[in-house]
Amino acid sequence: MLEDKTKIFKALSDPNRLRIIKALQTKVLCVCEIRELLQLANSTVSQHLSILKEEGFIIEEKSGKWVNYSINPRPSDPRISAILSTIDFWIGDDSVIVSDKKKIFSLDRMMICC
Amino acid sequence: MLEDKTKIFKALSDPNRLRIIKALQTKVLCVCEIRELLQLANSTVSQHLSILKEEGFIIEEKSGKWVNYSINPRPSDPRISAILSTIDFWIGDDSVIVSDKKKIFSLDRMMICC
DNA sequence: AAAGTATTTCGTCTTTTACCGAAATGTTCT
DNA sequence: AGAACATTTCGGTAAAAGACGAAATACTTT
Repeated sequence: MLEDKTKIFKALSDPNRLRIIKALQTKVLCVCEIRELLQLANSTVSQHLSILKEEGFIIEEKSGKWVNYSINPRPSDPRISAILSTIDFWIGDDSVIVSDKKKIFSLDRMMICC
Repeated sequence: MLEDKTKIFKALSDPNRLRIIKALQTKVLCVCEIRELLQLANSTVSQHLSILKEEGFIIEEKSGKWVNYSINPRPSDPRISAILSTIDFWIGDDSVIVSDKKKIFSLDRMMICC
């Protein structure tokens, strides 16, 4: 189905999801760290993550009470690999991405998650 | 703005727009030929075309009472060039695309357009 | 100038998407 | 087992997207 082929583009059509991909290329993060970065509700972040996971961009790994999200190191779909390795070409050096990158290093899940 | 960077993906997020791009890679077409191919209302096709034109995927050339649409031969945005030259990688050989390709050659704007 | 045809614009409707807060789930720690 | 915390799922809302038909526009031809 052609409709299915559009899913990869739909996943990339949201600025917050692009920020998540770029953030995870910098560092493995849990949901609440991403929530802190994007300033969205927890449930909204979770929803974005499930879309990115469904498409194969990212993977999750449970670790205690946290769920760590990271870039999928071996996507089965070559289109996903292609996007992940050329993401900067597609989104350029956006100012939001740059400031996100700085902020990521100051995130401390012990402090953030109540 | 990061939001602007997503526009290219939004444009590619609709199956009908992907069909239009592939169709125009086969042949220059006018609005009513595309309407016939996609079986959509004229106004809907026009809307899709304006989105693709806005993003730089296609160009229009008025020719008498017709408006011919074709693939932009020299996109200013390298991302558009990249997509256009690798479109098959992204959407594969979908059955709809294949049948579209056959149908395109039988389209006759003189017959179609009342 | 008027009629005819191709296309675009406009108003409206329906579906989808992004978001939130609350409730439910799963895990850890006491 | 129960409290505490991270995350997901659920229900609902507002905005965006895709569709249509009718009206407006643009160009040709008579």
